[in-house]
Amino acid sequence: MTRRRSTYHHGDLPRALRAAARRLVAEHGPEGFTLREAARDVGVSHAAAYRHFADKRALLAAVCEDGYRALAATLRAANRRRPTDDAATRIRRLAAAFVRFALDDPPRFHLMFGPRLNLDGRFPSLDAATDETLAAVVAEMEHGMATGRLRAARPVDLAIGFWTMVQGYADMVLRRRIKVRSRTMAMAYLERLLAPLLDGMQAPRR
Amino acid sequence: MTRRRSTYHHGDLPRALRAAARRLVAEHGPEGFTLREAARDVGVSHAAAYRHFADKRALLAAVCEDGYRALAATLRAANRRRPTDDAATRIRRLAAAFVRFALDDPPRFHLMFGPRLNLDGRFPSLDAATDETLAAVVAEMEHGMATGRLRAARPVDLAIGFWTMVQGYADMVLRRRIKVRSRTMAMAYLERLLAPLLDGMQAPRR
DNA sequence: ACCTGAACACCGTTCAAGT
DNA sequence: ACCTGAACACCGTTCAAGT
Repeated sequence: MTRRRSTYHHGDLPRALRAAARRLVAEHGPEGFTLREAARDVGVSHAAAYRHFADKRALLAAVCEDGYRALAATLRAANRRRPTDDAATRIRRLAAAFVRFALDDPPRFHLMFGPRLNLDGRFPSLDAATDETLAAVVAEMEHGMATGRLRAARPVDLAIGFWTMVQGYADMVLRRRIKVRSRTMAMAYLERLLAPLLDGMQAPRR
Repeated sequence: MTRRRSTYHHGDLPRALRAAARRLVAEHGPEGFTLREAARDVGVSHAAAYRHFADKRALLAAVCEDGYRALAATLRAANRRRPTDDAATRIRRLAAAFVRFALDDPPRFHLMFGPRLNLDGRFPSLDAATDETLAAVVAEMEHGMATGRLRAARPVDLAIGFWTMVQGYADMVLRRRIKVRSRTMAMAYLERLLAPLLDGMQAPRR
């Protein structure tokens, strides 16, 4: 199980630890993740990790940051394949992309949206990645308001409202607080729950 | 710091451990909670706890269950003081009560809505308490539909949609993912985010 | 019946010492 | 400059032994 290295020097230990951490979080969840196991996986003493990461949290923050960048990219791509100006459709796709991202790697999702790793501002690039993700949602709302399909409101408020609902839904489904029997059903039920919010977000029909 | 007992027998150790656990979760959060510290607080060896709780999770489940019962009571009381039949008002109050509950004891809220303690169904009474809480929200939706103010939908779907949004909001605020400078602002912003959902939940005006 | 003490197999973190 | 080994202060859990 444990890979051993005969060479003294490691190729790129920080990168290797990051990759191991991502894998182990996916395997055991953020709670079950262990710095020592990551080091073992890479074939290095656990003390070695401290040369490259200040502590366990710093390593998790790196994994978390990668997650946010991936999510931002996913959200930006949600409406690229079949562009449309219909705000409701665009937002539905955004929501679907978000929930699919969560379902694809639940532990990573929980790492990203669970206890803040950065409450003390130690990892500025993590906050930057989070902001990038939110920005993708805000951009969508601005687009919807520009084409006149969304109600007059601050785009950031609509974005946060959407974000709140969709993050809440993903969380409830992953934790099986909302019971769905399959991924397909998870997506279908998302549509149903989202419907009232979407209606309320749209400009009154003239 | 550590209370010591000279008597061999303890009055009601299970109850004392539960109380200590609730206090310690509030102090250090669910992550920082330790079975050993709870035992120390009560003045008993840590092994003694295993006479009354199968493991650490069982003790946390007890605290969690108390939390759900308290939340259910809070939600049921939300519209008792100034009864009304206006569905939007009632639901806004429900949301406010929920978020206030979260703000009053963030660690307990995270214990309740974080990693499921009962994924394997070991604690049936915990699930019962959760159901009781959801039932309070469903009852509210049924009331709103009976008086004709809510759109035609399955009450449980409206309830879960509401629940999802409000739980998501509380979580984002507690984790400072949504930045508000005070409790008052947290409540005000809740109203703002809820507005589109509430609009969408209401029956079209005739 | 209920509790203690000691033990086991783990953690995260630190630090002198090695190459 | 980078890594190891050993140590420290903790965990959760188990179990023989005590009262």
